[in-house]
Amino acid sequence: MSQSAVSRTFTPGASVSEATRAKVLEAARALGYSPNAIARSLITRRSRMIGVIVAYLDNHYYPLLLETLSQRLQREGYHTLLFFTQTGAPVDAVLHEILQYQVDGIIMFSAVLSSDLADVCAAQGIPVVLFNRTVDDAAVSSVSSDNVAGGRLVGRFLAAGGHARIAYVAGVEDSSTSRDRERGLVEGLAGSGLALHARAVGGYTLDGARLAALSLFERPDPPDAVFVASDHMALAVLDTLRFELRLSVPDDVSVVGYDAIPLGAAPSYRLTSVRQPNDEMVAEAVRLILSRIGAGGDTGPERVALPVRLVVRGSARRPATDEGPYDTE
Amino acid sequence: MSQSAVSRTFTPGASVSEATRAKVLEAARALGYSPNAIARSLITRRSRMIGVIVAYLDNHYYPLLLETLSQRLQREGYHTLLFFTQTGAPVDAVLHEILQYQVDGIIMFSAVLSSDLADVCAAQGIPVVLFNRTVDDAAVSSVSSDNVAGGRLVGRFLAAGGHARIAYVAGVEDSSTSRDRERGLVEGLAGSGLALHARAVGGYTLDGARLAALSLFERPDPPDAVFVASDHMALAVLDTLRFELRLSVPDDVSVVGYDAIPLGAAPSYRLTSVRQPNDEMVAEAVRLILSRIGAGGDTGPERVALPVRLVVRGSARRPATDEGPYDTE
DNA sequence: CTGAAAGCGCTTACAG
DNA sequence: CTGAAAGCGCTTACAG
Repeated sequence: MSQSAVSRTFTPGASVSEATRAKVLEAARALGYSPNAIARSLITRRSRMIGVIVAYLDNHYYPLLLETLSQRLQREGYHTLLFFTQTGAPVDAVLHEILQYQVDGIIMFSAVLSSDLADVCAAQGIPVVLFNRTVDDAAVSSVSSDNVAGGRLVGRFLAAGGHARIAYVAGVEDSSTSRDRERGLVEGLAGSGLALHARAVGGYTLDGARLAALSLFERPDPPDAVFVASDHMALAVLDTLRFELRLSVPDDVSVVGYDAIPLGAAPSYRLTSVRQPNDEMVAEAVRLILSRIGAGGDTGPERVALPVRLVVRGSARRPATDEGPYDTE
Repeated sequence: MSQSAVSRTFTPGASVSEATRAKVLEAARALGYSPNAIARSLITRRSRMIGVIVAYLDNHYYPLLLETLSQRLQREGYHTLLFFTQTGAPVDAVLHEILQYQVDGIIMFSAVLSSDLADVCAAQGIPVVLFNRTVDDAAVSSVSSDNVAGGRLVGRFLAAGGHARIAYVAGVEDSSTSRDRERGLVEGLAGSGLALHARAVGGYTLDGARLAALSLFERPDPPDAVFVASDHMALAVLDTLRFELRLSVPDDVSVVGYDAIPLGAAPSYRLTSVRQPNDEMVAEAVRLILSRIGAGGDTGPERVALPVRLVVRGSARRPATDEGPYDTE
């Protein structure tokens, strides 16, 4: 049997007769042979690896998404080469390592890409998709939820619930996600003639969120509702309010988060939150990256923002008349 | 400049003069050149990729470990090729894909490897290290905590705390981790003349844990303490006891978990738990895999079991006299 | 359908 | 220190 015959039996759709195919397979089994994907990558110039860069894996929102993404990719015949970014650190170093491995594309989970780096990827024809984050200046594709609409939903919900002093706990100031959610909140409040009462920055960490909550409530006119940029932080805010500040939730103060992580549904928290369509977002990210790989980089950037729903649980006082579109759990 | 010159400037420790080295670097910068790791892998027969297989990423214990592992690997010049296993599903399919990518080694997070598969890896000279799990029959290296000692610690602690009816919520029956923790518990209780009062299986899931708790407490003689095989499940058990069964913790019943996940420290839970030395465990896993890669597979399997500490918080009634070695938080 | 040959981008003896 | 040459394990026109 020739090398070509072997190659063809392992290439779906190649022209081999059943006879040689069977012979090759038989020999492969006997010898424990399986094709070398590295050598294949070299000649096809397709590694079938996607570089995935993740920040904030301690945020419970991401692990499941990463798993979904990885499995979806695998189903499409792609594999995940995983990298972590220190929160806020530049992705430069990591990006160059990824590029050396000839990944076919890059998906970034809530990590930021400078436009320089975006250019590097573009020059190499490597498509990049941002997940749960967008960039204004660079021509990069992204998929996120409609964060402004989500914030607006919360603003309207809290206003309708009769809250008067509504505060926001931001994630990181330069995070598009946090900014958009805040902008939506402000817009939602404006519809009822309210302005944002106070704000603090939680930096997407538990400790940061605790400190942010503390700072919000040491003012003479503390908030009667807090919208927190992520559930991860909202859990810490909730605990701080209840156990450190001895406040009653939602009687003294309402708390609303974003992401609808499974733990928010736990009886201990019952967190009202904005739910992103996680599976659809992952599916979109995969679709975007694969279509761009196929097109060889000549497809323009595309920004996908999927609709969200408000999940109403017990951590926030509810409007007298529910006017939806809310999901009550 | 020759191809060799270029290769040598990018090979640390190769013999190039400063002059040519500078010239190559300059040209590389101008052309945007960087070495092709795939081609290098083919010739050196070292991909510098480690296949990492993860099960149970929804258990909050794992994401941080995965991050630590990946970063440690990266610092050593290795990269993480990530794969997920459906809980309980065979790793077969996934393993063959990993092998095709010519990974230099495989680390499995709480996933089980059949001895057949272990043989396949051994035959190809690919070292495998199991993390947070061990296998009896196969000659595979593993790193875990001393789960028996951990269980024993809990058994003694609960017995000393005056509990009389102590139950265990297992993870998955064939998980070495769960089995060892249970065995330790039984031994620890035996020291005080107690036997295990009841047991149920939680399957390492939130829902499974809830059901397990419910089943334990519908008996006529419900437990006065529950040791749960993982914090992930313990959180669900705690919530079920408090909010569904209206029990007071720790007055009516004590709960102890294992893993000491960050969230267990939250004021809402204050979970007493067994803490594994996470960073050391990761460091050991990396050490094991790298040493085996270097040795070309002729090093025998090694099993590392690191010592644990009991972290005492509010979810379990404490002995009148603390006799350590406990950490009180 | 099948095989021989070229070539993907590297590293590494080898000779100078 | 340096370059020419061979070769890692594949895929893919090309000719038959």
